[in-house]
Amino acid sequence: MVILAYNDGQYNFQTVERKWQNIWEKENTYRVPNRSEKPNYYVLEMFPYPSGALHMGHIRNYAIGDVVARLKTMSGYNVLHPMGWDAFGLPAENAAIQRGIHPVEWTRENIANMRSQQKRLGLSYDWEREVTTSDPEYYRWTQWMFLLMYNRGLAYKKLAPVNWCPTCQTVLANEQVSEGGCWRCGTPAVEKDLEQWFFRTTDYADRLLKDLDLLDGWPERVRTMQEHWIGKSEGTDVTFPLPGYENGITVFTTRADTLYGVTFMTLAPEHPLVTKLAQASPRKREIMAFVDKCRQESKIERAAADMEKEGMFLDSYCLNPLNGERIPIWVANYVLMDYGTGAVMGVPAHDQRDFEFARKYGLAIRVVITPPGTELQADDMTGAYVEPGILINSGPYNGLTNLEGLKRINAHLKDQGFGVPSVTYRLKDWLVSRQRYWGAPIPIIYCSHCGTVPVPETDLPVLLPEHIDFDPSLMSPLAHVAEFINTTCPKCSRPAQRETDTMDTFICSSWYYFRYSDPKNDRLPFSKEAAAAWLPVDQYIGGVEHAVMHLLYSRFFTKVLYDAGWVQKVEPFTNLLTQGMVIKDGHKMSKSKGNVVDPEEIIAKYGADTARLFILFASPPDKDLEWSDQGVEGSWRFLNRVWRLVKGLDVFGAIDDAHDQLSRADRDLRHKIHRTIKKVSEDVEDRFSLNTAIAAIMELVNEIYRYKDNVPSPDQNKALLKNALENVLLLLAPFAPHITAELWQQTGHTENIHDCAWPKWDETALEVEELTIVVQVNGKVRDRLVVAADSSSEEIEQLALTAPKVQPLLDNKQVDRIISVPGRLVNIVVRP
RNA sequence: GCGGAUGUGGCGGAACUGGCAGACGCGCUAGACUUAGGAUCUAGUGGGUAACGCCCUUGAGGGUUCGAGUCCCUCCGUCCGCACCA
Repeated sequence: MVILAYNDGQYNFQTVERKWQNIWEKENTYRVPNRSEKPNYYVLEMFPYPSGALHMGHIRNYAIGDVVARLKTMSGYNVLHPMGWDAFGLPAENAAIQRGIHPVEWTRENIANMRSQQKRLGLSYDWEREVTTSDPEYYRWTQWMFLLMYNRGLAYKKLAPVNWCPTCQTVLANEQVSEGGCWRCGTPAVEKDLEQWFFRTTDYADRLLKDLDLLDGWPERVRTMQEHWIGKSEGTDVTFPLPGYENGITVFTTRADTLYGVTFMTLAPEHPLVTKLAQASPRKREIMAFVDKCRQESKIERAAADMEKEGMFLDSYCLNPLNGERIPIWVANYVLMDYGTGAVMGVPAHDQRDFEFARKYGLAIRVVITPPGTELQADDMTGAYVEPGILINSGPYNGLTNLEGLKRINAHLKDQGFGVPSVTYRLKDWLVSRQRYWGAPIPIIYCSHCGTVPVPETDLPVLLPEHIDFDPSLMSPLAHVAEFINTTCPKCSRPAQRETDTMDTFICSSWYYFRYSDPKNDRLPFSKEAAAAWLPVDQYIGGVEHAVMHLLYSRFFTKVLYDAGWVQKVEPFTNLLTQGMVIKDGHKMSKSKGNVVDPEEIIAKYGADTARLFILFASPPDKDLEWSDQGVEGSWRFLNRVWRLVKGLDVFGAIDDAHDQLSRADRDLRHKIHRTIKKVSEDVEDRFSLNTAIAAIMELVNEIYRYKDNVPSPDQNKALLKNALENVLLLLAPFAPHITAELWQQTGHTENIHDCAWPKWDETALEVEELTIVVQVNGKVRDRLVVAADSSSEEIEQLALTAPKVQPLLDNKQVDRIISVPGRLVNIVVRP
């Protein structure tokens, strides 16, 4: 606080901010009813994981959301702006393991600290709606959601090879693994078979894809990412007969037109036929050793780009369904069991991967599509030919375009019973089981008589046991708590065992935005009326890192709840803003890089208003933001400039104003006021351009200073100045809520500034008396003309042609034509 | 490899529909006030040049146009996402 010792003229943000935060807290200013006479508006920032303290990314997220919330409130909406905690998850459990703190305690302390930080930011949350996902009153309904999925046939259990992180001792979904390692700790993932609960997201794949069209309030790039993630692919399931096996081998292909070019078949190492076929091979031992080797590499490693393609011949053959040709069957590491059918037909001439594989193992390459006019020779090829062309070596289909061939071959396959149209998605079912303590227990009971029995709704929540052994070597902590496991069957009352897996935390965050509409409901997750009053979220704001998983899962939940009749809309978030990262010295802020700026320090030194203002001013919200300590200083100076301006002008008392006519300076200032209102309103509401909105307010402040300094005191229009200052404060209020509230009160206003109406601009004040017209000759600016606003194009052109700086350039030249853009420029096009 | 961004002064960025490039802020320079300045105010600040003139300038090169940071083509750099998807 060195600065304050020097600067007696500066405003005391500590006092001001504390004062207003206390008032807002005491008066419950931001509590919002579900219904009022105003229209509802729901703005939501992605709720945080309570890691311990807020970082700059949080501040940015909340600052943006708070501007929207406050602006919408001033614009006459009943605004829901809630906050809560995504409180289940690994770090709490790791803290328990490493430091012996119980997750309940650790989470409670972190939330208390972060909530107090949020309060010191002056965010307009309705704290009465706060939710915490690790609270039994919340996870009770998360369990209810699981039962909803279960009862609708959308939750099921299967044995599946999963990514296993040896460090976290947990299963990782494919999408939770980055660069071959666990997304949390980086440990290389290995493969392991476990019985797991899944949600049938693939049942909704088509709707998740199609309804992206409804999301025109989302960034294009997020929709594209989801589209690629879902990865719809339309093709054919083609069955290759396999002597001795009734069902043959089925492959999924989008390229049935290349069927005559199949020279080998490849199976994934996990494919059930591999073991069977290997039994018949003299090299059985070798083959099984190869399969084992493949299975030890995790799926992630096998999917790596530079993975060497490897395979082995299985000493078996299947038959091409079109011509009965014998096709050798291989097992290959590049075929994935969980995409398509786990078997791929090898067409080396027209698929690059197959081409590489065939060249490596000396398999035949047969061209069946050739560019028109030439005939492609297999021996000359250096890569697969994947372009369209004309079918050759394809029996009755020779000479057709491959597209026409595709249609006819598909029809033929269908007739003969060898092929059915098929759609395959890249999207997988959602693995929701976690072998962890700190999550919502899956509400399932296993009874030796009744089998798998869901916990009755009336018995929810299934509570986490408090006393727990966090020995990290225990795969699943709950599996060691007898009083948790042992229960009675809800159906037959015999002794039975509970499921010991807990739920993926993405489930908790897939429905929290519904809970905010009715957070205290102890009979339902939320009432239909409350949800209908608020949902969908009008404006959702969060990091682009959630572009796929969280947003896709939330969309899935919303659709299921819609199908079950709980909600009226099929999409949860009407408008989405994905904010950019906060960068320092060119890199993302991270502890490992040592470039972290602690928000706590900034708020302590400059206050919340300055911190918020800088972070919003430094960059457009959807772009990355380069942190600058000096930039913060600039925002601090600006707020002080506003403070001094308002305090220094005595215009708020009884106004005895003799100015019944506006001077030129008055009219210019009035014009600037209304232009600023228009610009700020449009920048914020139409295009989220918060940085330019703040710049416009700064310009207005500069203009008021100029007026004050340049117009002699007796000539100053006090009513106008008062109006100017009031508008500055109103426009600035959503960005810097404390200082504006204080100045508003200090200038004699009794109403809270945040309850005032957002200012409206007056179109007549936007009209100008004079315009500056640029004069160009051959596209180069040569002069500027100040003309009356109502001048005609002809008048302006005449003035331009005779302008002193222009005329010499027209000597000995012929004027070809003159282009006039009204209100902007005149371009005189000349020839020598 | 595929997909998506993105490239503008010393720095963050502005220019919304093809019409004055560099708004606003930071930094810097000079001055004022001052015991002092890390406060405040004034003036200046893209580059070149003796020039209030003139020329150049939005990653590079071409093109369309009266006019291009903005549209089209080719290339280069940076960042992000996904990746054997049959």
